[in-house]
Amino acid sequence: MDKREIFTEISLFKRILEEKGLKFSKQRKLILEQFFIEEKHLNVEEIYQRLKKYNIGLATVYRNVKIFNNIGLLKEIVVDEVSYYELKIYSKKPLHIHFKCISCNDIIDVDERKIVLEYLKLNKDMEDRNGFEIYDVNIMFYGYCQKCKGCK
Amino acid sequence: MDKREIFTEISLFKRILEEKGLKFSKQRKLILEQFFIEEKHLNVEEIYQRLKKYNIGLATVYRNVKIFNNIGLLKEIVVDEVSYYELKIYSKKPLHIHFKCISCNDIIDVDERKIVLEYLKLNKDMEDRNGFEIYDVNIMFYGYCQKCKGCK
DNA sequence: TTTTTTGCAAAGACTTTGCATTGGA
DNA sequence: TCCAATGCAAAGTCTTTGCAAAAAA
Repeated sequence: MDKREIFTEISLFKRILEEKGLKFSKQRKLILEQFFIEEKHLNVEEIYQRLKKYNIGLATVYRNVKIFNNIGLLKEIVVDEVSYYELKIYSKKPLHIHFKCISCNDIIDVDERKIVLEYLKLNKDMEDRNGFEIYDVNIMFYGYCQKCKGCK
Repeated sequence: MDKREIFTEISLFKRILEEKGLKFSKQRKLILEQFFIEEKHLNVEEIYQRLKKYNIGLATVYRNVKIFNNIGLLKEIVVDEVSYYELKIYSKKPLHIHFKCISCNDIIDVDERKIVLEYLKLNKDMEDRNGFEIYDVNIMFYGYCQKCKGCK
């Protein structure tokens, strides 16, 4: 995503905040930008480490990721007891499958049509066999990513 | 599981603890028994609530579920940022699929051969398409269980 | 008796909240 | 200007740790 596109997205977020009566503060802009600088899942600590040089308070990060999650700008995923956040615009999928590398700790989104189809069958089986009514699912794979596979 | 069988299992746990040089204290016995009284997933708080009448300390529960997890008597699963434990003897399956009811909060083990087969296909796809090497997977379904489906 | 385990209380880690001050529209 | 948002510090949670006393073997 180039600088112009990021600018467009950030402007959109500004509008969304303003529609909710929320202000587009310097700190909120900085937090949201982090998700464009590196398109990955970030937790509060990671965001804070990147922004503390701007004198941002840790409580501000906690407060705002929670707000952004509530108004649907970010989506929270919990992995190993830690909350990570990702841009909601990247998570408009029928379900969420994540992969966490046990070497580099990166969390990767899995987004393959065929895998989603396999999953749908799994879901239907679950409902039929157990009498459940399923609303959401969370699939987490753990292992080595392509990058780390060679040098473990 | 009747009383005689529970007695046999508990005796086995006593032996396992003794082999590791650990003592079979009254508190450890009580904690392990809870998993037989109700064959479900328990978190530290739930165990403590059941046992505080025996004057057991919360720290003792924390310490021991951790020990039992390390020596393989219990298996830890993390759901919504809370650690639950279950007897390892009930978790000797090729993979772990859980279902959490959003009404009664019960966590149910899913253990259907056909679902496991679907999963294995999913796993292979993941490795082939993304170049991952998968070691573990965690699948959590959320929805209404059969019991709660009617009265939501 | 000897060593481990316990309960308690204190200390840590992480997150939220209260409040005076600052800042955005 | 006016109200929302911020940084800070204090207060909550939840979990771990230190230690003297108690309990296993």
